[in-house]
Amino acid sequence: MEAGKRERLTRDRVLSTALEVADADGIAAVTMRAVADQLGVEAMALYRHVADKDELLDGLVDSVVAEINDACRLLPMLQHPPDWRVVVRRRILTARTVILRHRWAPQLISVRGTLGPGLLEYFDHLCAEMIAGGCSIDLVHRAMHALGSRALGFSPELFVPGSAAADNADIAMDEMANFAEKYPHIIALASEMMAHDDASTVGWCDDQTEFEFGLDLILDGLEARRAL
Amino acid sequence: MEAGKRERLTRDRVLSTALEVADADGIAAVTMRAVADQLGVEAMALYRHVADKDELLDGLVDSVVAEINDACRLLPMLQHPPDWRVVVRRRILTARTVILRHRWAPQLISVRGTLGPGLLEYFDHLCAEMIAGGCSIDLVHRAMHALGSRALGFSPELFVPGSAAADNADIAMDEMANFAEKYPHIIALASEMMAHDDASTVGWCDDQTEFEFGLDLILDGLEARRAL
DNA sequence: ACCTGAACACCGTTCAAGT
DNA sequence: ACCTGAACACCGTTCAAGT
Repeated sequence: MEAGKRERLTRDRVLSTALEVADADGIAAVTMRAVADQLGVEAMALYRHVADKDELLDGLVDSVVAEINDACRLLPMLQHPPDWRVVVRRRILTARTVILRHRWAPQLISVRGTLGPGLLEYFDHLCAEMIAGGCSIDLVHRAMHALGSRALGFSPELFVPGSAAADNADIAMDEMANFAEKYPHIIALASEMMAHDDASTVGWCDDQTEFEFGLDLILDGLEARRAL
Repeated sequence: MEAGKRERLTRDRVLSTALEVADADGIAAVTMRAVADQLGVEAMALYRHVADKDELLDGLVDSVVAEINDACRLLPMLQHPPDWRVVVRRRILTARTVILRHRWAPQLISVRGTLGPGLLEYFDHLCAEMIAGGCSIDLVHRAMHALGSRALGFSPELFVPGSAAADNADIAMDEMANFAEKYPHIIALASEMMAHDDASTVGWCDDQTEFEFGLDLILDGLEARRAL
C-alpha cells in the first residue's frame, strides 16, 4: 500500500516499517519481501539501505534499545535513594515496559550477540548506579551475569502457556489418570496455580509479579554479598 | 556416505543423526536435506518418520532431556542432606554437564515451548526435592519462575564473547578514546575482567563460576524466604 | 511398504538492466 | 542515483511415480 506520492526510501523508514511488521505479525513475518511490500517497493530496494538481513535485524534491536534508553532518560532523579537496589530496580522495570510493547524483542536480543552503542549506554548507566551505591567492580561484574537478560527487563519463560503447552494440556486430558501418578508434584503445582487464578492474574501465572519476585531475589542476594 | 548395506530407516536413526549434525555444525545446519544426506537417503524419506521439521526439532529437545534424566538417575542418593539446596543444586549442575555437550540445545529449548514427558519428569523430580526439603508449593512455583532456564542448567548469555562482540571490539579499537569517555563503567568492568584472566578462566569470564554464583544467589534467596 | 524425482512456494541475495 | 526484473541457490513440503 503506497500512500500518495512515492516517498524516498531511507534507512529509518526501512527499520521503522520492519518494526511495524514485527509488532503486528511477529519476528518470523519480517522478511525482506514483506517489509518491501509494506513500503510499496521491491525487495531489492532495501539493499541500498541495509547490507543484508542480519543488519536489518540488528537495526531492530537497536530501535528497541533506543526506546528503552529514551524511557530511562525520562525517569526523575532520585535525591536520596535508600539503596542502589531501588534505582537499579526502577531502571530495569522501565526497560521491561518497553520490552512488553515488543514481545518479539527478547528472542531477537538473545539470539544475536550484538553489542551496539545503545546497549553499551544502557549497561554503562546500570553499572554506574551500582557503583554509586557502593558495589565493587567485581560484584557489578557478577551481577551482570546473575541478572542476565533480566537486566534488560525480561526473563525467557521456558514454557509459554498458550503455545505447545496448551496443546499438550488437551492431549493430557485423555490420560489424566496416569499423568497424576507419574508427575504428582507437577499436578500439585498446577492446582496451586489454578487456585491463585483470580482476576488479577492473566492466565496461569502473573508474569509481572513473577518477574519482580525473581528480580528482587537477585538484587537482595547481591546486596547481602555487598554488605558482607 | 552410506556405509555398506542400506540399513532400514527408523525414527531413532533420524533423530540421532540430526543430533550428530547439530553437535557438529550447529542447529542452523540441521535441515531436512542435510540430515537425509548424512543418512545416505533422500530428504523426503524422513517424512515417513517425523511429521515435519517442527517434530524433528522437538525430538532433538527430547533426546537432550532424556540424556539429562539418564545422568540424574545415576546420582547416588544423599542420605542426610543438610539442606534441599545441595540436592537441587546437584541435579541442576548435572543437567548443565549434558547441556554443555550440546551447546545448541539452550536456544532450541528456549524458542520451543514444548513440554514433553522428559521435561515433566525432570521438573517433577526437581519439585519433589524442594517439597521434601520443606518448601511450600507456593515457593516451589515461584522458584521455577525465578530459576527459569537455570533450572535446566543454562542461563542464556546476553553477549557471547567471540561472536559479534569480538568484531565490535576490533571496531572499537579505532575509537577507543571516546569509547572510554562515553562508557567509563563498562571500561572499568572490562579491565577488571582482564585482570582476572588467569589460567583457570576460558576467555573473559569463567561461565561455570558465574553460573554457580547466580544459581546459589537464587537458591539462597529462596531458602531465606522459606525459613521466614 | 518404503523410498525417489520432479515440482511448488517461499526465502535471501546477485546482477544486469531500466529510468 | 535509485529502483526493477529476472534469475540463482537454498529451504520445507506435496504428490505422483517407481520398486
